[in-house]
Amino acid sequence: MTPTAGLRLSQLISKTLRQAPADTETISHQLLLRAGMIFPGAAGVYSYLPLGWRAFKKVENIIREEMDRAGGQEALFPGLQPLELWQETGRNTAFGPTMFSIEDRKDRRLVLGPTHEEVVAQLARSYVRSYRDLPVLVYQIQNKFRDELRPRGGLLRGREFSMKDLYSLDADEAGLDHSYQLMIDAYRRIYERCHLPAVIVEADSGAIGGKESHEFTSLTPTGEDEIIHCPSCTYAANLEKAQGQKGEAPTDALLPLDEIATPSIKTIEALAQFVGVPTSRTLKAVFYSVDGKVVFTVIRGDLDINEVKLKNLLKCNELRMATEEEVAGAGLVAGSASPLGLKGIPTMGDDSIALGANLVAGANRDGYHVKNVNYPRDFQVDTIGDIASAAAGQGCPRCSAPLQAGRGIEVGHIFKLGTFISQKIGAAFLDQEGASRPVIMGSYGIGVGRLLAAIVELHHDDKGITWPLSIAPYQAYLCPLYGDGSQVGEVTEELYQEMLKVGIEVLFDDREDSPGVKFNDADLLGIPLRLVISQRSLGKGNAEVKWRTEKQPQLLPIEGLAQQVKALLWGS
RNA sequence: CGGGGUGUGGCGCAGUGGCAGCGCGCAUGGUUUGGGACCAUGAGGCCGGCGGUUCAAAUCCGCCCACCCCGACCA
Repeated sequence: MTPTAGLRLSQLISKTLRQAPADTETISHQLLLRAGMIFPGAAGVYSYLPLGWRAFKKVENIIREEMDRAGGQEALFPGLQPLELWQETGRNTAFGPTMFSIEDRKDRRLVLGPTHEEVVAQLARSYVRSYRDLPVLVYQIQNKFRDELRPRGGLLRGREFSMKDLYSLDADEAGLDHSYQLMIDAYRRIYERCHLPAVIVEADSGAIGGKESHEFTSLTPTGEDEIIHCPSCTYAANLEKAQGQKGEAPTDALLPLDEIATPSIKTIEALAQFVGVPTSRTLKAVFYSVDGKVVFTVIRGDLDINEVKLKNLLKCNELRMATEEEVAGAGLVAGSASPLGLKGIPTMGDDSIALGANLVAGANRDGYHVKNVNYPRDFQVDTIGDIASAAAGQGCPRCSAPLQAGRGIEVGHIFKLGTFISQKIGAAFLDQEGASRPVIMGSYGIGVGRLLAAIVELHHDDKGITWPLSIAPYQAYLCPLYGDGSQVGEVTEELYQEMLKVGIEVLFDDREDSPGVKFNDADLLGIPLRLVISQRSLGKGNAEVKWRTEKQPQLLPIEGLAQQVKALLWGS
């Protein structure tokens, strides 16, 4: 006998909301709230109510099955971790205030785990002795805590959220590459089973650290991530990481410097227009406060600084735009700042400053600019590299076709960590030659709730959620329309038991409400298959069966309906 | 943290100094039952909090808090 997987709607703790709470914006946030699937606790913190929890568990189980299939071993690591563990790798400073930190009764500092690389490295330190112990894939599905700067979009970014995090331990780079590929394949299957199209993009590794990293992104116009992708080859990257061809090599003969008056010109656009050149013939200066010091950056005028790239190049913890006071305090003139004759301030240049000749730059004197500035003839920078944001229209770094920009939701992120954590934690093993070597790690995360929200973002219509069958909290919505003195009640009760018996997950709308109320709730809740039992069709021995995403119902005989419905569901 | 917004019954909202209201929902009774029915009668609010101004504050002033949205961060 299959365990009962039915629920009488009249007994459900949550109620549907006719209107979405006014202060919500994101569609998945609104629908999950309206459907009574989640309930807000604090900013970025939610309860999962019974229907939402069932959908959550379906996603979770798909992830679990695919991790197991890939050879992952499920475990559960502590959410509470001693701060000392984080001090061993120094990542407490990289995470900074994002980590929730508490004190126990003995004033010992603990953090609420934002991720678990340290814990796993500790495990490796204890258990991994020999190359024979490798490779290992170990994972957990557990709530993470991150005091995000700004939680948003309901389940899309919370401060407490469930994440599947798998860690690979390998003996060498080839092993890591293999583990990495296993995970890519597993992730692809997960998204497929969730009916969530996702593309893999190159990404920055951020606070997690490491050398190589990819994100899985579900492309949707409402997404929070900007993606740069090439329409003609497979290149795709997160904006933080994306590269675009900057074009325009210097061909002109270098002309002598020429200072010109540029009264009240403050922006690059105004300057270019005033001088009569494209913005790509100008130099733009931007100032940052980097760990408390002012840093001068210079980039070609048509490009924008990418702060993530800059931060990576500088290897700093805190980076923000410098304030006016800081700029003035460093002796710079905002609006006419110049790399020319600059001294005493660290300078960073985008490599685009070498592309193009005879550029217009500031004179570091209010109201003046200088023409025919050329790098490196007229100025130098301390560091030069790619610190520009790629943009649509630039050439693809692989095939030169014009790049396109799009938006997406990050639904997974994988990292080749290498050895920087294992080295610091002291997780080492003996190789075949008997030499001690640090374990090579990878880490692979999927936010379960975010995945659920992303599914709603992609699967809804104006009436509500349209869950894929694999995710829906229940497979069928049993909807009797109680007329007076009819058989509908009895027949439906019987059918309900029958459906449970054959193993269908059924939500039984046993409420005495009017048809409109019930139909609208059925649509809002997004249950894939709806069964209407009413006097109308019952008279001819039929019931109406309708897919959520289809307009027209089909009539099926009430006799043996449970089996028929099962066939429909299993066959789809 | 910077910028913007909102806090009045479960949800959506009105209420510019003088009795705290409306719609939906909820309860009871009745009539209804194929896309959010109708009538009647009810219940339900420390107007986010603290302080101030005033004879009188949801309303004016100050401080604080919470939540939402934009940015930096992230699964």
